[in-house]
Amino acid sequence: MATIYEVSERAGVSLATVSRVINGTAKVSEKTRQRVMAAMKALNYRPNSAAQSLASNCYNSVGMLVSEVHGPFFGEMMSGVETVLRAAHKHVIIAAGHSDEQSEKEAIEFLRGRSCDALILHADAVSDQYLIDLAKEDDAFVVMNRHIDAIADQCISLDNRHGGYLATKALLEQGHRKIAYIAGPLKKTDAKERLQGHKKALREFDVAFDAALMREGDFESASGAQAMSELLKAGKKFTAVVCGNDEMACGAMNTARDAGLQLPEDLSIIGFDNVIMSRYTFPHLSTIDYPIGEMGRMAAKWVLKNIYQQDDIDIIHHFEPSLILRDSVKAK
Amino acid sequence: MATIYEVSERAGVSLATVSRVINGTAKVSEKTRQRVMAAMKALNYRPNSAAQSLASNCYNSVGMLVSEVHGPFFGEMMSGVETVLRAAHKHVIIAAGHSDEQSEKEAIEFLRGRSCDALILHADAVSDQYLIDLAKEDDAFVVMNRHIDAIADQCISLDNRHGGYLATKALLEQGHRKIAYIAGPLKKTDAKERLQGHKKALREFDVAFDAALMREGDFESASGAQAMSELLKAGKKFTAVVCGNDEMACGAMNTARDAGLQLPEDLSIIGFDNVIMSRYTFPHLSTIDYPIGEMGRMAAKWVLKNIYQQDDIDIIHHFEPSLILRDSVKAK
DNA sequence: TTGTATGCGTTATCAA
DNA sequence: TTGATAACGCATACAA
Repeated sequence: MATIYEVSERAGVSLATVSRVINGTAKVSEKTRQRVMAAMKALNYRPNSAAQSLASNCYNSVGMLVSEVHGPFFGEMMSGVETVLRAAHKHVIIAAGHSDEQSEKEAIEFLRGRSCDALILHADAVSDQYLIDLAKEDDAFVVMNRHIDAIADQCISLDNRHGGYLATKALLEQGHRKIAYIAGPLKKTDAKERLQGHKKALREFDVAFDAALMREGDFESASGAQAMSELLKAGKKFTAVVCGNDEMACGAMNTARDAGLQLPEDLSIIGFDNVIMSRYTFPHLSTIDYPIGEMGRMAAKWVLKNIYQQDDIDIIHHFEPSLILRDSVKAK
Repeated sequence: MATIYEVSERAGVSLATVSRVINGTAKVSEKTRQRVMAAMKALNYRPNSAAQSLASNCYNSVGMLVSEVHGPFFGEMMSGVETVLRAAHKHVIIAAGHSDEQSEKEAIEFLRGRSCDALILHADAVSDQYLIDLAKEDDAFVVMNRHIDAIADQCISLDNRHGGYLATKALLEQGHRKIAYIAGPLKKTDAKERLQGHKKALREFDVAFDAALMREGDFESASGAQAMSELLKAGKKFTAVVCGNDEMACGAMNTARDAGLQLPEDLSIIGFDNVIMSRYTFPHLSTIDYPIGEMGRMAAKWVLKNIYQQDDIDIIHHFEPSLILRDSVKAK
């Protein structure tokens, strides 16, 4: 592999000049610029990124932690991040935390070890304090789907509580009173907040929360199916069910139908996230829109602005959920 | 940030010795090893990865090209790759090619520019020749979902043609004769091969391929919905439809039902890929299993074996599709 | 506008 | 088992 030194020799200039044309850091006469370009092309020269990083202390790469690499939610988020960052010629390194505290910490250390210039973290198992402490050591990171007061500038979040509220309220407004709830894993902040919103809506309509009508899943389809199966078996009547996310809602719908229920006649259902699939279920799933793709793009912009000094960027830290009413909810 | 030099000073040894305990490349007495470890801990030392890479010419990172970062198929693939590679302490850098030739080439160059040690490529727009030429320059890459004879050792593929054959055969065996086909984008090899398999099955059952019953989509749900809509509007009768992948099948089912058809009574449908969602559609989608997660893990192992010299690994280059019969197919 | 010289933090080759 | 010392390939302050 050709080095910058060989290029300089062939072009008959110093290696500093070659570096200048590569980086455009200083004026170079058009004539020598051409000569250098020609030499680079002739030698099929590519800068050695390790040497660049070492000399400049800039890695041009950003680490991204997600709970899981698969799944529609994280797919949209990663896609948003990748799009913005690659347009800016920054590399995106991915790691999964699997919603386990130890695993998340390891993943974060793994990413930091690679000397990423910045981190985009969708961490749902580590404590607020851990992230606050991390920020004291090195604050080159942005947190997704989570608001932490002490590092509010580094957070891009959505009001999950309000989303949960909207979902249940939609059901209540359609006359439902016996409403089951299939929660996400309650060790996760967002799942907890969505449940809080659910309870708030119930209170507003003077409906008592019934723990017997609640089950906890893990945000994946299978757990939604399992939860619905349990709910049905328990025999306690309910006319609607709120799910912690769309994937569990799909699983739940599936089980309900296999059990012979007509949807939405016998049971109304609402999800959360508005993942692409929710448009194609039967019946079409009502849900809460979570603009995760846009938030991923925003996180990438945060990095561009705060780490790579692209000042002409406005950052939105807070996004709002909104109700998407489709066919899976029917008036009681 | 502390350097190896500061560590060596504090531990009272040379920097070479520190490097040895970091990498375990040579014998170091237990006593000095302890001293060095203590010094590293005290200084909160982390090796500078750029310096390591520069000196060792090893980056510990692997580039991964996918068509899109979102989507269930690529999610499973990326997840498989990430799992294996991170366990081996290798970083994975993602890039999307968007199934566009120019864009894919750019993405590959982008990844190469980062001096990844190896590349895992799901490229569906560049030509075979491009990849063959690339291999001549630098063969540290493995190709997914594509078999190219000239670089067969670098390919991990699935017999898409056979998969397409199995799908249509399943329908034919159930007595269907008027079978529509919603293809993936035919510029992609896999979409083309699946269609070939479809035609082969038709021939075997002496059924003529009817171009009027075919539409081309782009592998995303919306295009399946659109294609079904066109097919229905065209008015030509068909009792079953084969879809190029599960996502388009979901879109197609959706449209068919919205048009008043009973599934699977009025129309049988089969997809391809066996993505998670296919288990949760209504009716449950029959499909062709594509073990993409396993293939992603295998690609990662290929890299471990061929690039990082982990010799005790067996590589499987060829995977077989298999029929998954669920409820969306009914005998005619 | 261009060149010189130094440093970036490691690994690896020799000696000792 | 340990220590000097020379790469590794580039960016950049300083000179010219």
